[in-house]
Amino acid sequence: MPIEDEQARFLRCIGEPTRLQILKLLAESEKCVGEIVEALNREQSLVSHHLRALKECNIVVARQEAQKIYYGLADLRLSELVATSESLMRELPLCQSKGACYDE
Amino acid sequence: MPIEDEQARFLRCIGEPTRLQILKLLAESEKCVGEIVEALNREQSLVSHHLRALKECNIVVARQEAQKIYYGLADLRLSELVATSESLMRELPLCQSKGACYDE
DNA sequence: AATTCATATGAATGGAGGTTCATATGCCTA
DNA sequence: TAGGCATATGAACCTCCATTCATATGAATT
Repeated sequence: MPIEDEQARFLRCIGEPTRLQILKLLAESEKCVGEIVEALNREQSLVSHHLRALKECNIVVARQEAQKIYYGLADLRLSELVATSESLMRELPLCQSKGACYDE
Repeated sequence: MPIEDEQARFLRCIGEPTRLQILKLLAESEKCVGEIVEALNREQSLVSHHLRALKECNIVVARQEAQKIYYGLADLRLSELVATSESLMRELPLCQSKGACYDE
C-alpha cells in the first residue's frame, strides 16, 4: 500500500477536534490524564481512548510517574504543524472573500 | 463550536489517501479531471466526488476551459503542508527505533 | 438538433471510528 | 491486604464518509 495510506492515517489522527485540543494543550507542556480531562471537561475514558490513538500514531509519548501518566508531544514540530494548518486554513481564498469564517 | 471543529474538518479533508494523491498531483501543476482519473486509475465519479470535497474545503480551485475543468491548489503552502507532514511522520520517534516503517 | 465527450450528481452500501457505559488494571497509602 | 485513586480497556451504538452504480448536466462538433 502506498505511503498515502499511512500519511492519511497520520493526518486523520491529528484531524479530530478533541485530539486537536489535546495536542494544543500538550504544546504548552506535558500533562497527566487528569489534567487533560479537567481542561477539556470531557469523560476520562474518552480522553484515554484519544491518547491511545495519538500514541499508536507516535504523535504523543507517555511517561509514568507513580500512579500518574504524563503525556507529551513526540516532536516539537507537531505543534508547528497544528499551528500552520490552522493559519493556512484561515487564509484560504474563499475564506478571505466571504468575510468572517471559522469564528470562535 | 470551537475552531478545532473546522480545523479537524480541514485536516481530515487532506487526510484521505485518494485526496492526498490528488493533491500531490496538483502540486506539480493544475490538471483536468480526466488527467487525474488516468493518473490515479480510479473511477471518474470517485475522483469527481473527492474534487468536490477538496473544493468545499477551499483546498482546490476550479477553472473551466471548454468542456474540461482544470483543478489546482488554492495555495502553494498546501503542498508544503502535505510534504512536511509526510517527512515529519517518517521521523517520529517510534518509527526511528523500530527500523523501516511506512515502506512504499 | 442529435451525438459525443467531459464532468457532476444522487442514492445505496459498507466500513471506520468517536462516544458512552461499565468494568478492569495498576499503583499507592493506611 | 484493603481500599482508594489514576488510568486503561472492551463492547455497543451511532454517525460519518469512501466507494460504486446509474444517471444527469453541459459544452462542442457534425
